Amino acid sequence: MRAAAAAIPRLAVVNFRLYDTATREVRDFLPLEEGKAGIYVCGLTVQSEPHVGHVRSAVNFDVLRRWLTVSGYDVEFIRNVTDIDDKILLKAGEQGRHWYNLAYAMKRELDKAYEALNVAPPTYEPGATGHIPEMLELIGELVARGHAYAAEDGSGDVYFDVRSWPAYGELTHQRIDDMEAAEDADPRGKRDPRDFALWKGWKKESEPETAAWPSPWGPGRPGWHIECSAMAEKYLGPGFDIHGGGVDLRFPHHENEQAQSRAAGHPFASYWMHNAWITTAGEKMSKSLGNSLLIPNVLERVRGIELRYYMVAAHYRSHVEFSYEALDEAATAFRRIEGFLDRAHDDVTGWAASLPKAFTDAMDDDLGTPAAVAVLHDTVREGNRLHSQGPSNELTTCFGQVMVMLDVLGLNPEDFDATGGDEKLTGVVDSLVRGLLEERNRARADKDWKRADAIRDQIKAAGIEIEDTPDGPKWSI
RNA sequence: GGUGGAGUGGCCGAGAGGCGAGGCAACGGACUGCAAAUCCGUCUACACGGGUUCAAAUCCCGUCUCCACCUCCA
Repeated sequence: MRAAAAAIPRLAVVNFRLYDTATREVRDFLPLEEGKAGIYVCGLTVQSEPHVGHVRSAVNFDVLRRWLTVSGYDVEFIRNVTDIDDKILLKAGEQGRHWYNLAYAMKRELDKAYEALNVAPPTYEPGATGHIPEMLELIGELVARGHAYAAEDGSGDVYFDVRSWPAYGELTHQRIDDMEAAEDADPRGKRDPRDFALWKGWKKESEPETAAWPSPWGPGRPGWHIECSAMAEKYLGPGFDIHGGGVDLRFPHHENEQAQSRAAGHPFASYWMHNAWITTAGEKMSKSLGNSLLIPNVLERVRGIELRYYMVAAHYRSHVEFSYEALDEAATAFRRIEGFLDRAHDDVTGWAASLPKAFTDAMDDDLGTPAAVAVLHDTVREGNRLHSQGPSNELTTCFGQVMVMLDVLGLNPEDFDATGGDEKLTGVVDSLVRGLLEERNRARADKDWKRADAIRDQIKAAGIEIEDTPDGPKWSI
């Protein structure tokens, strides 16, 4: 048991700045409504098991949410799930299962990964299939305004007319005429090859009936982009503060979302945040699926909290080249922090929640987690130094700061501890180890170093570390 | 072709004109029976070539290399 956690403080002064992909600069965060922040993040298309790359986005925006909350905002955090799309239908077909069964099963895998990484559930997690009416309404609005049209080939598709929206390309600073039109693009009744689907007509011969919904343009299913526009606006309103996702989504996904929503007369997102990739062997991870980087596999090597530390220690806009060596190193670094908490908590009671200024400055500067982590380590070092001098108010302050910093980063060990049945087990192990340690102490008292070291090696071989302290030996797994 | 991003010490990874983030590893010291842990200290940097400046990893010009996106990959 650690010292009881005090409530995380809410900072009075708000000074948050973030890099806005749309304007390409770090800007002051000015919410539409004072004291409130509406965030929409593109979640995953649940078509396969999540890998390390997938969860980086979730971890990043979880940190954003925590920081804004600590900074005093009421955060409305929406992260969607795309539970129908081409790939889901394709993979389900290959596996001979219903598309909704595949999507649901993968959604549960994703939830497990989020939980293992202490990614808090969003305020709400809308799924695409539950919001068809909202999407149809938005599509209807676009058709009425002359920004969308039903395909002339009778396919039942409805497309967004990019030529009708002069601002198209503004998010990613591209001109339509410079864009490379896909060479093998099937025109499918498009007016311009860059027009994208808002609604996809049902292909009876290849798609199950369960994957089609009625619409004014015939049965079909929504396009990817319209989902997010419709769901973001349903839960956050026509204008909201921050829209996030991975860099790859900037184009076409986010460009299209913004075009749709603004063409429909809605202001949409004020800020755009995009996290960089985690690659492996220089390749993006989506191509490496099937290798060992699926979350459950990685968690055989390190704990969830260590994996989260690994991600948080790099800036979210920096590309990370994943390696097990670096991951192990991160795990070692994190254990240093835990070591401080473990050895200090007995000497600390009733700590107050506070944060070092250098930490808040770092976080306010576009979520500068690397610098924030450096402050965390500095505080741990100072805490260790103080601890060796016995209990003190300064030690208590350090302990509290470390706890709150960890909380902000989602790295509070208490959030990860799987307790319950384990406590029993811990008790059993404790009595066994304690017996061995007493035997070792007797050997040490007799200066029988050989025997004492043999016992220590034996315990270590079982995966338990011994730390000799002035108060006697302590053990940890 | 278009739009962006990046090359930092043995390794990971920040910073963005002067005061050497932090971690891992290594080495020296303290502590220890010896270790481990912890603390103190030390070492190795800014892709290349020019330029601006009192001062450049940071600004400018050029070169090389790598990466991402360009219609449903976080």
